[in-house]
Amino acid sequence: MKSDIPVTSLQRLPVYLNYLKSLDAEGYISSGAIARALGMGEVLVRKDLAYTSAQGRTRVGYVLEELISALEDYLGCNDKKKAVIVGAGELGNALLSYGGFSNYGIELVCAFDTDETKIGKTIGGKPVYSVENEKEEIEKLDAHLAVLCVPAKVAQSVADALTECGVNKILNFAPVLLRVKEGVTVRNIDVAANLAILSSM
Amino acid sequence: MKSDIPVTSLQRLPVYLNYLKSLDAEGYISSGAIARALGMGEVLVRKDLAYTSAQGRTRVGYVLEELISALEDYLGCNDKKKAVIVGAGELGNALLSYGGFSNYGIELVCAFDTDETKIGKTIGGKPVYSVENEKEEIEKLDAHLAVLCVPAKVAQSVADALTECGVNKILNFAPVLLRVKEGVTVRNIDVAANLAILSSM
DNA sequence: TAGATTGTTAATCGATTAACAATC
DNA sequence: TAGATTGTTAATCGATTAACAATC
Repeated sequence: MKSDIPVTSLQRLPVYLNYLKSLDAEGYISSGAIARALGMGEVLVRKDLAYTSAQGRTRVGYVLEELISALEDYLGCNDKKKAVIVGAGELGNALLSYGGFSNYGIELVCAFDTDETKIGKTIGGKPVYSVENEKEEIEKLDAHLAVLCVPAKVAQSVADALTECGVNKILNFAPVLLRVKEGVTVRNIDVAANLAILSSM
Repeated sequence: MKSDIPVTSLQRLPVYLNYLKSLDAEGYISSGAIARALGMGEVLVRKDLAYTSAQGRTRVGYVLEELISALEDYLGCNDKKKAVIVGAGELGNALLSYGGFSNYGIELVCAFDTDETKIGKTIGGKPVYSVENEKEEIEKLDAHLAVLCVPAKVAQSVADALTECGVNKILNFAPVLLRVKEGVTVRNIDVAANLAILSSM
């Protein structure tokens, strides 16, 4: 959607947003102050913020409240987006119970699993459905976001099924590189690999 | 440790490793074949692999087995490293039960929490200790890796305590930018932010 | 006014890609 | 030999940083 912004910049926007919200203050804040607090260059901060609708005032900086709004707007925190979880194992469980997605306008609406003992239950207030109803439910919900919390072996076939249902953004926790058709975006989070990378840094 | 390799390259090494292992084959593989499978440039693949001890044979490529070993060596999959989890909530739980860390030579040895009802229990075969024993246990274990699964509000103070115990690598799941002293490395995984980034891509 | 800050244009730096010699 | 592939050197591309004019 926002094809103009470098991914590196986009990735920093939530960092700014978290920091600014954590200040819990009012008034002005300068790019220099943000840069010092986050340990980065101030021009980079201004460049990043310039992708949003934020406008600084010369001599004083940005109005904190406006800046937060601009970041939230840009990141789509104000549009309601539905996401589904596939795989109601430990990780899926943890995500279903986590409240932080609402900050970004994302609602995890339900989960899908193959395990009979889980189907029909509720986790974190969200229903767990059978994968057999996946297509039906996703189309009914008109959800385009999915979080993959399934074992690596089945991740590709689950991803294929999801894209068939109209899902075009997949957050994948399985340690496999998914092949998806044109127009579908995948973002990977491999926790074990992250820990290994950290450990060899 | 490996200060010579660009972080971008380092981050791709686990991707190669996962792919090569998934082939479950023997014999030779060329950088071109890897590149095609993963959708990247073949020169980039060779450059990345060159940071490891891997050596290709002209005309045929790399010996699959050797290449896997070289990647594993470079990523330290063969040295045993101990990691602790702080925060035995849903997420900490999920990680304790996940087996994938052993592929990288990382062993999650225990968790710490403040919740009396969790302390003394075992999750995924790993004991949950009181944070009061944190220093004692971590020093006894000589662990230098920690995974932070605590709420954002306490993340900074928990990180401070950890570095006091000799932890110098922290994988942080809390949506806050941690300030740590020189010599300590932090890697952040903000799942909600990742989903928001994906959704605005 | 003097000083602080933004936003933009130019310079630098680093990572990716292209070109190609070396090898078997 | 001809052809395929590596590894390296040079060129390109993109992101970060530096410089600076504009503004209040």
